[in-house]
Amino acid sequence: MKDFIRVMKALSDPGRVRILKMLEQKEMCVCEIQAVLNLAQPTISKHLKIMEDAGLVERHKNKVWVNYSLAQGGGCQYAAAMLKLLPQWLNDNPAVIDNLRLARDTHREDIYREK
Amino acid sequence: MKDFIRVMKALSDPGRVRILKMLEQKEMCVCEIQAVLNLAQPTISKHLKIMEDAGLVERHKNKVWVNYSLAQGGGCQYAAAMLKLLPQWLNDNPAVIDNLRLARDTHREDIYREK
DNA sequence: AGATAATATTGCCATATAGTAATATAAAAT
DNA sequence: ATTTTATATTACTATATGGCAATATTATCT
Repeated sequence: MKDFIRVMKALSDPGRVRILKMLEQKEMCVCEIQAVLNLAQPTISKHLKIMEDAGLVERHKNKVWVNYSLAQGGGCQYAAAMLKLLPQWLNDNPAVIDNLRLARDTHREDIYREK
Repeated sequence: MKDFIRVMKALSDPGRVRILKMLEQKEMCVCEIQAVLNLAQPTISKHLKIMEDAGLVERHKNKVWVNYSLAQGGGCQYAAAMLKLLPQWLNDNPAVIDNLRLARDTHREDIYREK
């Protein structure tokens, strides 16, 4: 039950769902996700941790970056089932469409951070 | 997106999920659910309202009682999809098993309420 | 009409959650 | 070694959520 609840809670926030929809398209690092969603960096990290704990996403370190992608191995049956359904859902949502387009044009090398 | 989030939130509470698992077995009125889950009556009513708003359950008044059952018509695609998955899940969960057995033996006529 | 019974609503409290700024950590680059 | 860059963690605040007692509503039965 705990695993199930953890997955449902992870999917209960629009920001997290939008991250998942972007990861359907390509794997992304934290700073790329941040550039698209326009939230503070700790907020993104926290969201990603919640989804990793739920078995929805995977981390892969590469040099300075941490790449996140949709979880592959069936670590959690509930997460796996939801990841199978999500690609059919929310594809006509304006915010999602907008994020996907923006994500396509966002590359880590081009992200300029002031301060 | 709002509809999707509403369904995920509705499924993010163990009490509500246990109600859904019981409704897989048979439709139940509020007082029967309350007798099984051992929560205050307003708590049950609130949970049911959240699930009704999400399109997971349906209300049918019958005399004094309000019978709740799993939603039939495809009011919400997300709710419908989850209701299709849930019967395969959590069937070996001790609390769920216990609730199901108790629900089978609980009948509205036999419920005794003090005060 | 008045009493009773099932359910819904309201008001309140304790905890959980999402967000941020500030700081810590880790890995390159100089 | 020091600086820089990306990410994680901590500490905090505001809002959301789950629980209950008390009350309102609705329908049935005398």
